[in-house]
Amino acid sequence: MRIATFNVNSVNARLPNLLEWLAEASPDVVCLQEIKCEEHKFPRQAIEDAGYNSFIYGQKSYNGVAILSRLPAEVAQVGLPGDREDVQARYLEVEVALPGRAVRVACLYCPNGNPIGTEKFTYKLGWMERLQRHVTQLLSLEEPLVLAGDWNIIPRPGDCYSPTAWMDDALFQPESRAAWQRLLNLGLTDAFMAVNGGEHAYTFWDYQAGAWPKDHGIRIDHLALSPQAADKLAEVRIWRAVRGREKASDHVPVSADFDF
DNA sequence: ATGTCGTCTGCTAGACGA
Repeated sequence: MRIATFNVNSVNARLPNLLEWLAEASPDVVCLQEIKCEEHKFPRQAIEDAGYNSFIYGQKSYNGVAILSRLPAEVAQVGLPGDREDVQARYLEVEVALPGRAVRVACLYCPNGNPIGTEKFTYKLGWMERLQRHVTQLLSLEEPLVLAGDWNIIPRPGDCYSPTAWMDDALFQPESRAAWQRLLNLGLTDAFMAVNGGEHAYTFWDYQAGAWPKDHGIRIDHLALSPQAADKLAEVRIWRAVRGREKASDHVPVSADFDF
């Protein structure tokens, strides 16, 4: 089973790229971030024609997440518990039915948090705290769980081309990295690190300043696995070539293959 | 070299978020 995450930076602007990659990678479940539209504007039919059910938590203009699944699935959670009424659409969780068992897949789009020293950074840290509480609950279920998304956190210095260039950025603040580490300390596994662990394996390159041709990227798209999922992990792939295509997103897909 | 992209409002350009 292949589960993937892909920040598309507008699902409608990126539809040809998305369909091309779905055909190429043939994932079973895909977590999309920054779909940037409400549910009624989501290209459900085109994605259904490609063989996928869509589960959508949309929002006008900004944010918005969706989960695509070739297998039957049911929505388990829309938004994080504790989110206020006027919440930003950043979290969606489904239960995917497999023959004889279920896999829980959460699609998340963590707040960017820039600039630091503002309420945006406070919001980022608060959101991560709510996520921590929710994941603590989920882990008590002792089932396969995959948390896949754009975490907007650079875990290690080796996950960016130049640590000093990111020193004042919310994505590389000690508080942000500590929030990621606290999640892992609950017993989660960073899928990429478990099977690879190499330096300078990036998932995002800014549109600006020639970041892609200069390979000035960062690794911020992650799949975090419960022990029951980590035990079945076989391979992780960063679909780097997707970034070089016409009208590319600034992120590329990351997929994890499981023996279930 | 802040050198880009997508969306929205609503002065078809500028603000905003990333």
